[in-house]
This record gives sequence, C-alpha cells and structure tokens, in this order.
Amino acid sequence: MKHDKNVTIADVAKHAGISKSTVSQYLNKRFEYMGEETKQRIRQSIAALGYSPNVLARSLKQKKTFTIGMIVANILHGFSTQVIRTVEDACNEQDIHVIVCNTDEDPQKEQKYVQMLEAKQVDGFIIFPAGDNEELYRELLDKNIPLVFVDRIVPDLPVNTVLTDNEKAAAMAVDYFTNCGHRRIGLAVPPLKRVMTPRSERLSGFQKAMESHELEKSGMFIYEQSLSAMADYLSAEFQKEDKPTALLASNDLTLIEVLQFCRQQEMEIGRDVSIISIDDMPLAGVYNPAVTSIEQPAAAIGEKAAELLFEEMNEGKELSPAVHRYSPVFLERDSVETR
Amino acid sequence: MKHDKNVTIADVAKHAGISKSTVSQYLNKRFEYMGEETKQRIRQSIAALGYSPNVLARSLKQKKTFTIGMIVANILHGFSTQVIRTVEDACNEQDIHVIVCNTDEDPQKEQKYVQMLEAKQVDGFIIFPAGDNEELYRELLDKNIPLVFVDRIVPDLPVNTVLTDNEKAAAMAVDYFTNCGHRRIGLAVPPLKRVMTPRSERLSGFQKAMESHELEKSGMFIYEQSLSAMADYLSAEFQKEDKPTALLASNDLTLIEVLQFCRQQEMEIGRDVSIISIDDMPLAGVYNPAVTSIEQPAAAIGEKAAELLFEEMNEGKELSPAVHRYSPVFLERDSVETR
DNA sequence: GTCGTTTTTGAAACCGCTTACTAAAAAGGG
DNA sequence: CCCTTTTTAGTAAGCGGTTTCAAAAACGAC
Repeated sequence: MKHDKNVTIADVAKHAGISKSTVSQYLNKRFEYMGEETKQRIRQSIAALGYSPNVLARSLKQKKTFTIGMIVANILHGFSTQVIRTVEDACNEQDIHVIVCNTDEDPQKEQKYVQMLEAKQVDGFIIFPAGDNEELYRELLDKNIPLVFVDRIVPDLPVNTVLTDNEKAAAMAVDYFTNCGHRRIGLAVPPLKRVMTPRSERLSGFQKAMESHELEKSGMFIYEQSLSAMADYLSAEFQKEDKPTALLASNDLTLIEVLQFCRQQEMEIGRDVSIISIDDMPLAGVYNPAVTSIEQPAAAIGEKAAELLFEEMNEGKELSPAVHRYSPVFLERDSVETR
Repeated sequence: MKHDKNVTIADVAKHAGISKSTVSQYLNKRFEYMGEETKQRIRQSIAALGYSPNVLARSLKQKKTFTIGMIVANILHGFSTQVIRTVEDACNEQDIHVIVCNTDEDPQKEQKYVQMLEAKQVDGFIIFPAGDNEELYRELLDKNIPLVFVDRIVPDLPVNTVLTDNEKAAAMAVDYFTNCGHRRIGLAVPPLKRVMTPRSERLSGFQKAMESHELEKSGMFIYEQSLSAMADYLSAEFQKEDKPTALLASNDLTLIEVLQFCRQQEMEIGRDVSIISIDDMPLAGVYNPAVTSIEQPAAAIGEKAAELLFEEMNEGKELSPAVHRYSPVFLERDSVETR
C-alpha cells in the first residue's frame, strides 16, 4: 500500500482554483500583487491538503540548497565536536542545514567528500583541512564556492581561516609553569608529519616561550611520539635522570596518554610531575587532582567561521581573506604544584 | 567574475556529438545497448569538460535523495556521538549522506527538524525520540517513510527500535557491588519527568536487582536529581548516617556530577565510596582510580539501526517491527573496593 | 536487394517549483 | 464613457537530470 500521495503545488493550485504561479508567489511571500481573498484561499488549501513544498525542486531552480558542508579532519577531538555544534546552531538560525563529514585526516577521503557535497550543490564549505589537497581547494575557489577553513592554515591560499592562537596557548602554559618555579618543562606532542598548524604552532610557541625564559638549552624536553606509543615512551624517558618536573599535553588525546603514563608509573600528579593540558576535557575539572587546562575558544571560532561563510554566501567572495585567531582560556586548577 | 560554468549533461552530449539520454544511460551504467565507441567518446567528453552530475536534478526525478536524517535528543551524551559515528560509517559505505540534528530534548525542535528534513526529501530517519511527538511519528509511518528509533522506546508504535539492555546494565552494577560485599547501594539518576527509556529502565533494573539480593528495603538509596543540583544534593545526603557505601551513576553526565561531589566532599573513591558508571568516558579509564564502567554497545546499536533502516528503504516497511536490545560491556577497573 | 532482427541512438515528456512575461480585470482620470 | 494605469492572475519556459518508446542503423539470411 505505497500511498505516495505527494501533494504538489499544482494540487494546491487546483484545490484553490488558482494558478500554480500565484501559489508560488504566496509561498515566497511576494504578497504585493495578490488579493486578500486569494491569500486566504491558498492558506486554506495548503492546510487542507497538508502541503509542504519540495525543497529539491526549489533548489534545482534557484541554484541554492540552503545546505552547507562541514568537513572535519578528526572528529575524535572534543574541539571539533564543539565547533560543529556552534556552527550548527548558527546555521539553524538561518534555516540552513549542515552535512558533517569526517575525513580521519585522509586527503583522499576529503576529496571524495568535497566532490559528493559539490554534486549535492551545497552552498558553501567549512573545512578542517586534512592537508595536501591544495588543488582541490583551488578548484572550489575557481568555481567561486564559498569556503572557510578552521583550525589549520593552508599556505598561499586566499581563504578565510579561523583558529586558536596556538602559540599563545603554549606560552600560557610555559609562563604558568615558570611562575610556579618550574625550570625543566616537557611537551608531549603527536608526530608532526604533515604541516599540522596546531601542533607545529604549539611546538613553536612552546619553544619561543622557553627561550624567553632562557630555558631552551637545558630545561626543554620535547616528546614527539604517536599516541599509541606515547605512554610507554614517556615512561622510558622518565626513568632517566634528566627529566622535567612539568609536562604540557599538547591536546586532549595526548592528555589521555599522559595520564595513562602517570598511572602506570604510579606518579602522583603535582608531587611527582605537574601537568597542564591544552584542550579542556569533560572529566578534567573533576579529575584527581583537577587538571589545569587551556581551553580552545571553540564557540568563538565556530561563530566566526559561520559568519564569514554567510558573508561569502550573501555578498560573494570576501575582498581580502584573512587569518582570524582567537585566544584560548586558561583554567587554573590543581595539577601544577609550586616548587 | 561569477563564472558559474556549470557543465550539464547537455554539454557533455553536445561535446560527444550524441544525445542526452545516451549520456544518462552511460552515467547509470546501463551499457547493455551502447556501442563501445559511444562509451569511449562519452568518457572522454566527461573528462574534458570536468562534468559531474547534479544530484539534485537526479533526486527530483528519481524521488530518492540518498540522504537520511538523524535526529538526536541529546548530543552531549558520548553515547549519541558514538552511535552517530557508526551510522555515518555504515552510510558512507553505501554512498548515503547523513544530516544530523540535535533537539536538546525539545519535542518542538524535533518536529521542526523532521519537517525540514522531509521537505528535503530524505529517504529515511533514525531518531532518538525526544518524546511526546507520537502524532509526528505516526505521520511519518502513514507516509511510509522508513524510520528507526534508537535508545528510546515509543509505546504503541510499530517501529523498529534498537537500544542498550538498560536493565541488564543496572543489574551488572548491582551484582558486582554485592559480590564485593556492598549491602547499601545508591543510584544517582537525573529526573524521570517524561518517560525516558534508559533512565526508567536503569532505575527499574536497579530496583529488581536489589530485590533479587533482598536489599530493597533498607539497602537501597535512590538519588533522583537534576544534574546541576546533583553534586550538592549528594553532599547533603551523604552527611546523613544512613547512606550507601557504593554508588551507581546512571550515565556519563551523572558521573561527572558524582565525581564532582566526591571532590568537594574530599571523599576518596574506593575507601569512602565505591563507584560504577553506566557509560564509559574518555578519561574514566585513566582516572584516579580508574572508574569501573559499563559501556553501552554503541557500535552494535548504530550498525543495527542503519541495517534496519536500509532494509526498510530497500524492501519497504518491515513486516513486524521489533525492539532490539544489545548487552552492555562491563569494564572492571579500580573504583570499587571490597568490604 | 529485401526483409526481419538485433543493437544503438534520440525525441520528448516529466519530476515540482520559480519566474519572467502576458493577459485580464479593476480602478482611475479627463 | 473611453482610455490609461494599476492590480491581480495565468501561461509557459526553464532548472538538470531520467526514462519511455519509437526510429535508425547494422547485420544476416534468403
């Protein structure tokens, strides 16, 4: 009993004894040239038939889908999820839909998704670039498709980009550690294979801050390692005599490994090693001790990204795309001990 | 310089010196009645023009959008996110897109989203029902739109539903606690205003299990409270003489509050109170001590939901919709102490 | 060479809605 | 009262594909 009784605009028109175009005018709120009685009748017919317009047909004609594509490199990061949420909220206010895709850092997947979404005629893209897809991005620009990057900078491409001030985030941590008397500070960071803006900027920010405290020669420890090997690696490194008293986890996923390392070495956080994390995790604030964290301004970033995209969608390409950085927020808690 | 040079199938046809319909046949892989040379030419023209079909137009004609709508009641639960991920993966394999919407438990929002997605002609819905929208769901059924519920049961509606075996989850916790010698056990649970399947089932599962251990009269403590007031409420309750030695957090968000409560009361987990959580959080395994958790089988649930939906989409409505329950997984860690 | 088949291709309608453009009706003015 | 204007409503041509169905071409066999 497939009762596909799809009511169309023609049905409404017939029911109201009026023409399609007039109904269409009504739907698009172009009441100017329309009698009050006509409006009335249309309203009734629509209600009577339970009509709702087919967005597909509208989009086909108008060449606008009121849908944007959002492509995220790594949805496992809480930060990504938060930005997605904010963007979705901003879009909902404008009755715009969001299709979210996760590339797992795979440029191939990214390309596939972009093409799928393009075929679906999305009106714009917000992308956390997986990297190494410059040609793909350039095509989007050539086709004049609105585009905003988030979290990562793609060099030499005139695209609005909005991200955390990562150098500042690292500097905040270093400054706090030194204020608490720490002179030997480590950074745990996942591999910097491709140019991953946040990682490399946090690293450089870390280095610069250490230099400004004149700690870069003997007080700086950089632990660059894959997440799966991080805990063991740290365990090994901390057997050495030459080790830091404070450790900065460069993101949420790294923090998990750092805490794992503390557990397996039975190190007490604070007493044996002080810790700060970039990214605030749900349980960090109630951890034992609560983990001092540097929160990324996900809401500000998401809002700005949406705003920039909407501008491009409404007013055409921005004249001069820029990089927009937002300051992280320092959440002082109990995982750093003065020495 | 809006160079909207949208290549259409007509352009390809012209370029190849052939008719639209033949190109269309080619695109749909109906090669049977098509000369090798024709195929060749089409292939070349497509490449030369960089053509890619407009999915909108196709969908309009075919009345299929290869897109499903996923409506989640509360995206703050890690469980929701995991299910979304699994569903997305399953869909990608079939080149189906997913549009995710978050209702924040608001039936109004849910209705709005369903209607938007319907207007967009999605091929099916996976819904975490916010509740109290029976009429809306019934309309979907009447229109013969494929529909699967996740996480929550809507009574009296012939719809496939897949969720965690929540009673079992609660029972697992109670059994473990009692095995460890606990005779006074509490349950922290958010308010049970509407019928929220997981909450109420976890509560009833808890009660039944307690009964089976003959602990329901004097050993059972139920702390039903909103999340924002939970920590203070527990603090107050634990001042009393009559309090449990073990506490079950009914979900991830509740666990945060429970841990918060432990911190502010400076209670040591294990020694002062044993804890189990339903839902496994990212940091739970490296918490101090690691929190014994009962993980919901999100992957199994997501896969099954997708599978059921695909069946309905391909073969029409299932003959006899059913409720599919999946067993949670007990993760024994260190937050329960024997007494 | 004619005719019957089998392959291959093309014309045209259609999906549901928008949007000029046009025609009709109503109103206004001299 | 007739001719302009102004309102209001209707016609028809797309948007970019799919799909039906008939026509053309190719191929043999007689």
